Amino acid sequence: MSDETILKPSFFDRHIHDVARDLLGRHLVRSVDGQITGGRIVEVEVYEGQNDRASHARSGAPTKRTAPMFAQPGTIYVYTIYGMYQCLNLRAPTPVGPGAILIRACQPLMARAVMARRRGLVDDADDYAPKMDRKLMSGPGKLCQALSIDTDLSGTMIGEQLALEGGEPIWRQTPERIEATPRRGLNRKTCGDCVDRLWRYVVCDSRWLS
DNA sequence: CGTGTGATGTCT
DNA sequence: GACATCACACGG
Repeated sequence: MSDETILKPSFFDRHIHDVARDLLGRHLVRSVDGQITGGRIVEVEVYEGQNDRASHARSGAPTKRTAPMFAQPGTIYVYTIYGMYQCLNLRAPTPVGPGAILIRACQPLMARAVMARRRGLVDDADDYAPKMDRKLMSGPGKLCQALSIDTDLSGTMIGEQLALEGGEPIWRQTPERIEATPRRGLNRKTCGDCVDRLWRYVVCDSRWLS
């Protein structure tokens, strides 16, 4: 039985900035051994290719790590940052070819106690308390920890172990709440004028941002 | 509340 | 050496 609300890879087969905005409000759902966790996407960033000095694909050629940024739309790209955290990206096409959308923050929705335990906020899921919610998915590294997303997912296709399933996109509810801002964590010395591009999209009044 | 620092895989 | 990060320590 296929669920019509699960987005297919073809969802990603259009201009990357349209995809990025369309992701806001949708539900990111992770399934591990029957355990479902997930949340509502509230913050994303676009990374392109040769035209974007902040992008892992800036050289224009794939490496073993970055190959998913050059692959079929809907491919998952997970990389390790600072040696200890993972970041989740979803492949979408750009005018220069390679590109991906970094998922930066979600509103926790499903199995929050399980996510709190994965985040190391509690030893036992029974000790979960709602006040922990803001610490579960308010950043790209935190979100991957909460969802048990590791680099072994990189290169696989969206849809089974990790899916976009349900949730109402913000553009269909209150499009004025979509705000474009500069991307976070970049510096002008290495990225140049790229730091000024408004390629971070957020649900502007969300309390779940990074 | 803010600022500073240490942890450390992958690519240049 | 830089980095698309995070948690913790410390000072106000």
